[in-house]
Amino acid sequence: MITNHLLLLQKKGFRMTQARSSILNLLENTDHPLTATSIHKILKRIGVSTNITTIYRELEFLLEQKIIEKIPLFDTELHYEISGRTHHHHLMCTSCGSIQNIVLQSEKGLLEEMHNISTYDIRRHSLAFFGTCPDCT
Amino acid sequence: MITNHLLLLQKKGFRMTQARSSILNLLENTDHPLTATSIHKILKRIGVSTNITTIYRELEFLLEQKIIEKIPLFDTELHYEISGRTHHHHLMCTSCGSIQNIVLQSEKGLLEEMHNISTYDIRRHSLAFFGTCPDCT
DNA sequence: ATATTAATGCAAATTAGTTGCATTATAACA
DNA sequence: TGTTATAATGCAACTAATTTGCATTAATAT
Repeated sequence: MITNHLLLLQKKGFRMTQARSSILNLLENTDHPLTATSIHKILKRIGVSTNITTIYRELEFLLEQKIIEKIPLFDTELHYEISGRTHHHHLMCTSCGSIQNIVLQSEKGLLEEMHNISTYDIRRHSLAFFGTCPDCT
Repeated sequence: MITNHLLLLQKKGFRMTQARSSILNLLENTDHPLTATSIHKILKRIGVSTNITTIYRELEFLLEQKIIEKIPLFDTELHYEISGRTHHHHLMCTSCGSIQNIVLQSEKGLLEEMHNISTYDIRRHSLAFFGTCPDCT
């Protein structure tokens, strides 16, 4: 499938390759952040044999292009997700590791307060909740 | 220096060692989260030569004892800080990597909303802001 | 078709974190 | 004050995550 992101990249002079399109496709059709190794495994399972190095390089490239975002969570591995979706946060089960997206209505005040008290040029934030999911309780 | 945490551990039957007391002391007197390697470097600099393995093991132990907390931030390395301080969040400069603590008044509504919409047993959350600090602008 | 160079694969290196095992040292107690 | 039990340590080797160099392949413009 050829997505808007892919067309945009092509317009900028970058190439449309199997690795690029399948990684993009996977991230676009997954509703929670993925790690490099999980992307690697999923692609292998569906018959796209891509080297793990390529995945790391592609993720770095997509980050630079601001097509994806880095999500710091509780473990050592970094997670990635498509940017530009409805603004949301994450809820992670510390028992099974599953991650869910959450949309919160009431964060406006928090961000305002933050911008008032800080002299930093704040570009983004990450908010994650940790607990046990119903299945693991 | 012998701290309350150390005395509490002694009361529980754990020993007071140089590694334990210096790691605890460092975390207690630092106002931002530290990584295992940064702890290692700082201790070396002040003349406490502790093996990095010991630091990892001690951090794991202090986590189990709920004396410290794990802070997921933007980079690959995990950060740790003393628990039980005034509830706060973090502001990280993506240019120089410095981290600052932030106390926000207006997060109550957010947490209430979160507990209302979720069926998870939520134990903690982490909120971090990322941007450029005045020095790096 | 061909040329340019972006993208890839492989191997090797680096960095973060973990594990096994023998040794050391803290603290309890005879 | 010694003796003892075992918590804590150090070292080496290991695993997992990520990065780098370099030669090769392949996407696109001409």
